[in-house]
Amino acid sequence: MKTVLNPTKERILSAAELLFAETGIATTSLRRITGRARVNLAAVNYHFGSKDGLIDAVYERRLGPVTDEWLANIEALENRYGESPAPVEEIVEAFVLPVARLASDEVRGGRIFMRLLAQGYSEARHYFEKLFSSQYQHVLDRYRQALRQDLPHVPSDTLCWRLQFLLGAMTQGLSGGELLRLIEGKADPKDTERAVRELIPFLVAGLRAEPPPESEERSYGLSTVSADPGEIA
Amino acid sequence: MKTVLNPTKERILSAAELLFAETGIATTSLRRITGRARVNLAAVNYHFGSKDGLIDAVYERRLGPVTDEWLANIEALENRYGESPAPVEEIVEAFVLPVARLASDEVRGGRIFMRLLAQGYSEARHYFEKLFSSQYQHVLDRYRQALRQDLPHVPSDTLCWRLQFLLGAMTQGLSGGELLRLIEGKADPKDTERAVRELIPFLVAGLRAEPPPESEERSYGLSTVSADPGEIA
DNA sequence: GTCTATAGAGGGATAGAC
DNA sequence: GTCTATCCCTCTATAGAC
Repeated sequence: MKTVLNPTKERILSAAELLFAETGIATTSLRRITGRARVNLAAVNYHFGSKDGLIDAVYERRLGPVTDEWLANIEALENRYGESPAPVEEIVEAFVLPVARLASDEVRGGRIFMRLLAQGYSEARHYFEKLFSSQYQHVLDRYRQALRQDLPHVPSDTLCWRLQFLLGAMTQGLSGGELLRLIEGKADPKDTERAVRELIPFLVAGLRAEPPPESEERSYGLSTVSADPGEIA
Repeated sequence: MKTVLNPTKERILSAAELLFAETGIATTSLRRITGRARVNLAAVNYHFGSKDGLIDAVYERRLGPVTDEWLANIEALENRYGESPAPVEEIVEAFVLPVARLASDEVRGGRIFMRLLAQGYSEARHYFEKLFSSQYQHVLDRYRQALRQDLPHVPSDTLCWRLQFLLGAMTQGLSGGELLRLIEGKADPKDTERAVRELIPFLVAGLRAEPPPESEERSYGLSTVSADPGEIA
C-alpha cells in the first residue's frame, strides 16, 4: 500500500481531493487543506512544489490506474476476438467498469473524486490537456474502433457524437450527483453497483440505435454556425 | 430587447459569463470582468450588490427562459394527449429543445453559457439549490411522469437513473465540449442542429431499453455502500 | 522533514467627489 | 450612474530556525 509509505503526502492528497470536490479548486486554499490534513502549511510546497503541482498529483493518483485498466481491457478484448467484432455490451463494460471501480472504492477516493471529475475541465484544464494528448485520446480511439466493428449500421461521425454522450452520461451517473436526489426517486445515488447495472443497458441501447436520417427531413430550426458574437455582443 | 435598456448591466453580464466559462468563476476577478466590459470596477457593486449577486444574475438571465419553455412544452403535451401517453420521442424533444435553443443562440450567450453550465454545480452551488428547489424539481417531475406513461415496462427507479444519464449526456453533448474534438471525428462540436439530431435517437433508445434484471444474476463486484471514509481515509 | 514568520501580490468592497 | 482612491482581507510562496 502506498498509503503507508508517506503519510504526510497522502494526507495532503486526500484532504485536497475532498475539499476540491466539495467547494472547487480555486476557492480551496492551502491553509484549509493543510488544516484538514493536520499538516503544516509549508508541507505542500515542500512535497508538491506548488498548488498546481498538488492539483496535478490529485488527478494523477486516481486517473493513472484507470487509464491503465482501460488499456488492459481493450487489449484483452482485441486478443480474445481477433478479427471478428466484439459485442457492444462487452466493450461498454470494459470502458465503464474501471471508472465504476474507482467510484465505488471509498478507500481509493471513490465518489469524492468522481464529483471532482464531473465538475469539469475548466478548473484543471492544463492537466486534462496533458492527459488527453498523451494517453486518453489514443485509448478512446481503440474503443471507438472496436465499437465500429459491431455497429456497421452506425456512421463514423454519429459514433463520435454518441461517444461524447456516453462520456457525459457515465460521468454524471457515477458521480453520485446531487441531480439524482432531486429527481425524487428511491434510487440511492451511492449504489455504484446499481448505477452500473442501469448504465450499461442504457448506453448499449443508445449506441445501437438507428442513426438519424441524413436528409433534412426534419429541421429543428437551430442555427448551425452563426457569426462570432464579438467582444461584447 | 432587454439588451437595449441598460447597456452597462448587459455588458457586465456578458463579459462575466464569458470569463466564468473560460476560466471558472472563482478565478475570475471583478477587475478582469469590468476591464473586458470596459466598465468601471465599482459598477458591479452598484448594479448587482456583490460578486455573488452578479453570479446569480448571470445564471438567471439564461435559465429563466429555459425553465419557462420547459413548463410550456410539457403543458402543451399534457393538453394534447390528455390521458393517453405521449410518445417518448416528443417528450424528449420537448425537454431537449429549450436547452438546444439556448446553446445555438450566440446572441443570447449560446454555447458560452452551456460550457458554464456543464462546468458543474460546485462553483455556483447556492444558485442551483435555489433553482432546483423552486422550479426545476417540479418541472422535471412532470417530464418523468409523462415518460412513465409511455414506458410501462420500465420500473420507476430505473427511470430515475435514466433521467440522470439523460441530463449528463445532454449537457455534455450540447456544451460543444472539448471532449468531442479529442475523439478525432469529423463531427463539428459547434453544430447544435446536428447535436440534437444525434442526441434524440440516442436518448430515446436508452430510455426505451429493456431494464436490467432485478436478480443478481450478474454482479460487477462493486461494493455497494461502504463505511464513512472518515476524516482522512 | 517540519515549523514560524513574513513577504508580496491580488482580491472584494466602499466612501465620497463628480 | 460613473469614477478614483483606498481599506482590509486572504492568498501563495519562501526564507530561515530547529
